Amino acid sequence: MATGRSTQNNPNAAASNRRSRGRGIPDATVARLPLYLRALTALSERSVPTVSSEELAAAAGVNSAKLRKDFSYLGSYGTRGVGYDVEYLVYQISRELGLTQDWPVVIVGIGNLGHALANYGGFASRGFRVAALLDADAALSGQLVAGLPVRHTDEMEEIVRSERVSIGVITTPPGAAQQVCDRLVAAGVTSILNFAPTVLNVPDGVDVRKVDLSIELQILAFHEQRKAGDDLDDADQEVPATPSAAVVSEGTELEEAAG
Amino acid sequence: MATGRSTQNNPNAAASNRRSRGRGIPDATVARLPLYLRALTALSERSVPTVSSEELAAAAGVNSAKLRKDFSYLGSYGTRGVGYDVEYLVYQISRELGLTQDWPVVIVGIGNLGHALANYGGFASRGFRVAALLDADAALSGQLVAGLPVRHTDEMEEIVRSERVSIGVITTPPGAAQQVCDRLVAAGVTSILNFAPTVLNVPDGVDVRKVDLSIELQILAFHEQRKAGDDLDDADQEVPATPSAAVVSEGTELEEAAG
DNA sequence: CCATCTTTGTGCACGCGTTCACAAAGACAT
DNA sequence: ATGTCTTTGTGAACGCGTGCACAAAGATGG
Ligand SMILES: NC(=O)c1ccc[n+]([C@@H]2O[C@H](COP(=O)([O-])OP(=O)(O)OC[C@H]3O[C@@H](n4cnc5c(N)ncnc54)[C@H](O)[C@@H]3O)[C@@H](O)[C@H]2O)c1
Ligand SMILES: NC(=O)c1ccc[n+]([C@@H]2O[C@H](COP(=O)([O-])OP(=O)(O)OC[C@H]3O[C@@H](n4cnc5c(N)ncnc54)[C@H](O)[C@@H]3O)[C@@H](O)[C@H]2O)c1
Repeated sequence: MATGRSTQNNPNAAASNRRSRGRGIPDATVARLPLYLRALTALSERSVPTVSSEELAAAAGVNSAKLRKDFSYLGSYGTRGVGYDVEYLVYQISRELGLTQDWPVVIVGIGNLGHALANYGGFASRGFRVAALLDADAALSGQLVAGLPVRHTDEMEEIVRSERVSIGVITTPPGAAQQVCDRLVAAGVTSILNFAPTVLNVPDGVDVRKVDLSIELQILAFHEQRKAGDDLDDADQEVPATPSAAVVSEGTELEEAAG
Repeated sequence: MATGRSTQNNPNAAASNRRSRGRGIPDATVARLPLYLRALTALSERSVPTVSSEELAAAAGVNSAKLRKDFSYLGSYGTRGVGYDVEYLVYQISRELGLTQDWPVVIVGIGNLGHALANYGGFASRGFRVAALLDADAALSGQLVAGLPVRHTDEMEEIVRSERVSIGVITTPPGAAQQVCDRLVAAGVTSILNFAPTVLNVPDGVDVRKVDLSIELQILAFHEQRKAGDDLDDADQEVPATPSAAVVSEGTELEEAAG
């Protein structure tokens, strides 16, 4: 059964292959490294030479024991009684995350969101470089966005290959996301950041992470509702038992091109 | 360790009150409910009356046992031998997530990203309504964005109170995020969606979720690098002259030849 | 060199989340 | 009613992540 394409399982995880688990750094740790790196970079810019796990943990918003354990996976780069060398840690984490090299990225779907991402400075700051902006709308072709010309998706395969792009960002409407994803993967992309509210199916070996604004808001709404309910300290949480309720119209913009 | 302000601890979690009163739905389940809801809505629009856990799980990209267990927390709404009633589930999940009511939202910082979010249709679709767009730049005041006038942050407190806004979205530069957050919270906002790469400190009872593009990319880069490393080396691993000792711990070396 | 003080690195226990596997429940046919 | 077939709901095992608590390591001072 589950032999062809793997659907994204984990919370937001990539194709966490069980096999290549050499000195495997736990996923949870990997997800926090960028957080540490950001805090360390700020310290570095203030020329702070060393930092204790307690201080750094506070800056990153995590538990200090967790931070120390995280760092222990990278090897032991601290000095007892002193703390961690800021510059050295910045280097080690950058290296571990692969930020010491250049990562060409393509953004597909230059609408509202694609525009914003293209203009986002935080991209280039770390090793990420926007190799191309792609859109299926021919009317956009050639138009400059953040100094880069929008190119037609016809050129996708050529660009991915020639620029050695391994990371693709999808900001198309949901109905086009799977198709765009398939083309990116076929062209050689092996990591995808998906902003469309779509479950992407990809072959093994391809990592997908998704950013879903709508889900985040709904989770907040849940907690918000719970807080409100706790305040009132209700007693009636009974189910109305009205199956046919109209409920939220939702208006999903699905164009669902079927499988 | 004072009990003053709580820094965001969990992966991306809100103030997860441990006292799971009444029916405590696990955080992991809550995070998946929107996923199910989306798949169910699509089915609903195609007038599909019932769906099995297997089908729905496939559509949502999760394990079917997990889905069944998730639903079991909501109560048992399935029929054995048949599956789940789509309309009924849509209603139950919407209700559980609090989407049957209206959630006014303010967006603070109407730059590139704020613009995109304001124009995002997916907002209004589910119970979320943009109550106001706020920016500190007076030059933007009055300007129409997505049909709404941008208003100055001076009006924040008044708007939050009069519109009963409980959810705030922060899309300001990182340097302003904490300050904006403080003002939102003081005005009465108890849930914050933060797009700025900043660790926000909030009082207990306030939920913060963050969306961090940069972190997502760095996580992808990590896996990308690992993939590249795995491809390159057949025999020896990549570890380049790490001075510290070998971190031998477990013995389960599952190295697949499979090359 | 010894004493003291700071901070790391980690063993350990605990709780959450995931997944398997299966009995029970119900639909449906005869 | 009875049997068969499908699918749910969940008990139980397991693995991962977290955080406490502490011994070891090293700095610093006398
Ligand atoms: N705007 C937001 O704030 C926001 C927030 C969360 C999620 N999203 C999601 O992000 C995606 C983009 O949102 P948006 O507001 O930018 O939409 P948009 O309509 O403004 O832009 C979509 C762009 O994709 C292009 N496109 C369509 N089909 C394509 C294809 N097959 N190949 C390449 N390009 C194609 C369109 O020409 C358009 O330029 C949507 O899936 C949306 O649900 C957007
Ligand atoms: N653009 C992206 O794609 C992107 C991606 C990831 C993260 N981010 C983050 O999102 C945030 C916004 O990004 P952007 O590209 O839209 O930036 P931007 O500079 O285009 O917009 C920022 C807006 O915030 C306003 N602002 C500044 N200080 C304010 C204050 N104190 N109160 C209210 N408004 C204030 C500014 O006037 C401006 O309009 C940044 O923190 C950025 O790091 C952006």
